Order: sequence, then structure tokens, then C-alpha cells
Amino acid sequence: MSPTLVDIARETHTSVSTVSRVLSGGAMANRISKETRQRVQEAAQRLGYRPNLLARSLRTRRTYTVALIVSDIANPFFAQLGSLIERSLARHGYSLMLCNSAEDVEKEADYLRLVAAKGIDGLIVVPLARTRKQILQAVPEKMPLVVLDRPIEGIPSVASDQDQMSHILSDALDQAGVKKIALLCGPQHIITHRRRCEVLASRFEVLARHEGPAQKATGREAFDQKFAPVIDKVQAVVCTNNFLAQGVVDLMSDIDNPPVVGVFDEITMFDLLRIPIVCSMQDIPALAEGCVTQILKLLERTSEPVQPILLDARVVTNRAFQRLLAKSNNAASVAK
Amino acid sequence: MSPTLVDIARETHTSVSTVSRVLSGGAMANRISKETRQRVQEAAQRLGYRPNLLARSLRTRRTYTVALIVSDIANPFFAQLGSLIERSLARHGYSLMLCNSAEDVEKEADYLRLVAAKGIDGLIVVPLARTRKQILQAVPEKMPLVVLDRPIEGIPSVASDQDQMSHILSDALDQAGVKKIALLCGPQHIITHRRRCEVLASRFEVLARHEGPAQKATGREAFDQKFAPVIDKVQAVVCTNNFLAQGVVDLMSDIDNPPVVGVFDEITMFDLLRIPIVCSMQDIPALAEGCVTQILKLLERTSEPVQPILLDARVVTNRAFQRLLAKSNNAASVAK
DNA sequence: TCCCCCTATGCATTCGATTTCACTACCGAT
DNA sequence: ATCGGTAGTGAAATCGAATGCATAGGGGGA
Repeated sequence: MSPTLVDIARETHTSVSTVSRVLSGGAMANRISKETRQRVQEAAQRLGYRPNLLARSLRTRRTYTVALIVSDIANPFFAQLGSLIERSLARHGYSLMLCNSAEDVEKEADYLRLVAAKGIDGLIVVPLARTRKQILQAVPEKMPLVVLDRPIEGIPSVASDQDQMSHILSDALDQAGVKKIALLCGPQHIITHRRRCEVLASRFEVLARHEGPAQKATGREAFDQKFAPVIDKVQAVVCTNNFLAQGVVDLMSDIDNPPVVGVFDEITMFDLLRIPIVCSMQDIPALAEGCVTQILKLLERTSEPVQPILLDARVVTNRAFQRLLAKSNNAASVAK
Repeated sequence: MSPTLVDIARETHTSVSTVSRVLSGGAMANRISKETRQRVQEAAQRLGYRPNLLARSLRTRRTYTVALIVSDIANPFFAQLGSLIERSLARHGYSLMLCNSAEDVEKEADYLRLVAAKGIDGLIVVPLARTRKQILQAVPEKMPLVVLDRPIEGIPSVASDQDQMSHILSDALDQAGVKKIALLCGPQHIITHRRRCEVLASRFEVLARHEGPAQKATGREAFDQKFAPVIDKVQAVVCTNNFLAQGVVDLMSDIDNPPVVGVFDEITMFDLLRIPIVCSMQDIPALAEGCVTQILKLLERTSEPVQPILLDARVVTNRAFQRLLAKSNNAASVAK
């Protein structure tokens, strides 16, 4: 077994309290005489002492661990977010427990209960549950809690401004002369997807519309069932997330004069595709940093109310899109 | 505060032991009379009792948690692996703590110590450290431990057979008539990268070679500095991982008659690119399942020695590559 | 009737750390 | 000489649950 305070106390002819004060009690360590302190440290070193964090946390009621529950860790968007949050938390002395709810409400609830029972200090969630109440059912009332990406009434949150995202994307499409679109939406019970759809529908004429889980398969399905017939009547296909877009892009690559694809978040390697693509990209590092500052505020209990953080996105286009834009600008200036 | 056994005992006029036996002691629960049991359960329900897992684990020395330390969670390969391992472990009653060493040996060591101190039951690592000794320095001798993706002498492991991967990739390139290649290698101290390079070098004539961290930037760098001059003399560029390949592919998309790209692991959306690509793809679900069976064997302590698991990969090609192959086959049959 | 065993339960200890309280010296000030 | 203060240390309680041991009561066999 790994040595404990008792072993070191015996070894150094001191008491457990003294050893504890030397090895962990930051300020308390000063109240111990220099010699004793050194004897204890030397013994700890020699025996290879490692504090048992379970015992410590049980006593102190702090684990210095924050849990992050994401809806899909295989999505690069969340993977990146997770990796950045981890890095940032580490700098502040916290470690991260990363959990995957896999878009399953049951699993989310299980994880909420589990991490609470494990005594984690704080919680960052990309929520599937839709109300404050549903979440607080599984987690103690006063648990420091931040929701990420999908704001919920009454809980401190960090997210991109969905309206801004949608409008800058629409603006870019406008510039490319888009009037009519096909709209591919993720599940409407997820706030981000719903809001994106609403704005897009308000700014363009929607000739075809399909809805389904935010996966590649849904994209293919949409194309086959609804988009193919109107594909030469629309100037753009807009998708409310990257996975959906990948599905349609797959099937559109053979079309001669393909419409623009508008999408939220990044499509990997999109710059190499011949289809014109415009992305409304969230600021992932800012989201990560935002979460961490929020949760730290709650953890330090400075009790001033924590304001929701809303971040702006920016538009990124691929080369094919830029060529298209140049062409239509030329046409316009020639017409003049 | 959340209620404890004491609260329930007081409430039901029983003792802590009784309550404990009812609420957790699986087999022990039978030795409690039916009425008492129901009274206790009802009270636990009513008070919203949740066991304190810190306390429980301290006593029982089990956390039913396995840690997975990956070298880069932002890499889709590891993200997928993580997500599958989590799912599989959950089915066996274990939960996963997912950690990111970010290719930083210091951080890996920190995490090894941390998870050991937190009392996790078992550990799956994609190791940066290169020897058994280095790892056992941070982790107790008898900690159940499995290394993933990068085998280490003397530790139970799960990995793809690097030689097989390299050879089937080479075979596919052979078929496409490749003789001379440019070789882009990840860090040679990582066993997988080194072995892949060795095999490739033994099977083809290497006209240019570049080495660097397994990131997109290294790919660009390689192209600019070493590959561009010989790009029309080689029939293939081979990269030892997907990130590297993305970098070169980025820059090669403008070339008129691009060489084939050979790569280990998948390139996202590769089917849409006009560059012929052939991937040697690892069986990710099998890797995940392998890890879990290994670690479970160790956790159940059935003490029979655990044999390393070596998995086969398979070759996947994109449309551009298939067209190329068809063309060269035609040429061959015409020649006949 | 006595003894034994079994069922149902409680008491007390344990896990490994933190922390409160108390105690001993020793010092300087009154 | 007495008092107060402080530096250095230890004993014991505590966190919440699990568990070995003890015990009380009831039933059955000799």
C-alpha cells in the first residue's frame, strides 16, 4: 500500500497532525519548526508519499475538479472546446472530468447525478434537458453550474449569439445574390437549431425544408427526398450544423453548377472543395475561456450575479465561394 | 446539505449500519427484514438520499472509474476512440475519466499521478512516455494498466499492427504503379510513426523526406521546403498520420497532375477531393472494445497473464484513386 | 427445559486526511 | 513572582459510508 500520514508520523516520531500541516496546510506549514518540517518532508520523499485525494476531499469538501458534459464528444467542435477548457482550467488549478451524454437525456441525467455524487466542485453542461428544473432535479441546488452553447433561462450561460450568427451568414449569402434556399435543420427542440432556422426562414424564400438528427445521414436523406427536385431553383442550401452539411456536400459534389452551401461551424477541409461554401464560425477559444471565467466566479463564490456571456461569430468562406463572389461583382460592374 | 445515512437512521429509528445495508449492500440487503427495508427505502426516497461516493470509495477502495489518457483529444481518431470506450465501459458498470495529455510528457505524468491519487481503479493510456519504468514511476506498481495505440514492452496493450497497416498501404500503392515517394513522418520517438516510416522506406524509393510534429503545419512546411522540387518525380506522397496529410493536401490541390496521397487513418471528406487518396484505416471500434476487455480482465484480477492485442487495418480509397486505378488497369489490358 | 442456531439489528472501528482544541514551554512585561 | 502571549506540537473529533463482531429474540431439536 501507499504510505499514509500515519506511516510518516511513526517514521519521524511526530504526530499525524504535524505531518499533515507540513505536507498540505499551506499557511499552517509555517507554524511548524524548520527542523521538524525538513524531517517530515524528507521522510515523505523517501517513502514516496502521495496524499489520498478521496480522503482529503471527503474532509475538505473540495475536489478541485470540474465536470464538462458535452452532447457529442466525437464532434470536433466539442472536442476542441473540451480540450481548450481543460487547458484553461488546469492553469487555474482545477482538473477536468469530461463526460459524453451522446445526445441521450437519460445518460445526461445519469452523469449529472454521478458527478454530483462524486463531489465535483462545479459543472459545465451542453444541456439536452431544456429547463432549469430538469437539471436541478439531478444536481444539488447550489452546485456551481454553467450551461454552454445552449442557454437556459435562469442559469449562467456562455454561448454564441445565434441571431448574429444567422444574420452574418445571411448577409454573406445576400452578397452572393442568393434569394431562394433549401433549408436543412437539426432537431427543433435544440434551441440553437431552432433559432438558426427561424432567422434564415425570415430572410430568404425557402423552397424546400428538411429536419432530422444532426448527423451526416440526415443530410443525405434530405438531399434525396426533398432537395434534389428543386436543386436548380435554389441558389443556396443552408444547414444548421456541420455534420448535416457534410451529408449534403457528399451528394452535391457531382452537380454541374452547384448552389452555395451555407453552414454553421466549420466543415473540415472545406477550402479544397469545389462547392462554394460559407461558414458562420463560432469563436471556440472565446467560448472556452468564457466558460472557465464563469465557473471560476461561481466557485470563488463572489456571489455577485453572473451575467450570461454572448459571443459574436464571424463568416469564413472557401475559395470556390470567393471566386463566385468575384464573378458576380464583375458582372455587376460590367452591367454598370 | 444532502442527507446522509445518519439522517435516514434517525428518521427511521434504526441504525446507520442497517440503513447502509439496505441502500447499498447488495447481498446484505436480504438479511434485513422486509418492513425495515421498506421503511428505510421510503425514507431515503423522501429525503432524496444520494450516497457520497467519496466516502464510499475511501472505505471500499473501489471507485468504479477508469481513466483514459489520450495524447490529443482534438484528433478525431482519439475523440472517436474515447467516445466508444466510454460507451463500452458504461455497459460494464464503470465510468470514464477522460484526460488529455496534449502530447506533453509533463502533463502526462501529472495526470498519471492525479488519477492514481484519486483512486481510480484502472488506467488506459496512449503513452508519451516510452518505457514501463517511466510510467510506473508515477503510478502504483499493481495499478491495472493498458496501453493503447503505442505498445510498450511489459505492459498489456491494444494496438493496430503497424507492419500490416504499412504493408497493405504499400500494396495499394504498388497496384497504382507507385515506385518513388515523398515521405512525411511524424516524430520518430513515437513508435507508430517510426515503424510506419521504416516499412515505407523499405518498400519504395524515397526521393524526399521530412519530419516534424504531427500537425497540419508540418505538412505545409514539408511541401514548401522539400517536396515541391520533386513533386513531379514521385508518384506518391505518404504521410504517417491524418493531420500531416491535411497539410500537404491543402497545398497540392492546385497541382495539375497530382501524385497519390497515402495516409494512415482517415482524412475527413476525402472522397470529395480530386487528389487520389488511399488510407490505411484502423478498426476504431475494435480498438475500443479491445481496451475495455483488457482493462476489465485486469480489474477482475483473474490473474492469468493478459496477452497483447494486435488488430488488422484495412485500406480505403477515394473516388479519384479508384478512377486512377481503373485507368492504369485499362492501360495494362490494352498493352496485353 | 436447555442448548444451539438463525434472523435481524446495533455498536464500534476503519478508510486517510483535515482541523479544532488543548497543552507545554518559554519569553518578556508588569 | 505572576500573567499574558506565542510558538510548536499532539490528541481526538470529523467527513460519510462499509463492515466485522456482538447481541437479542425466536424457533427447533434433544
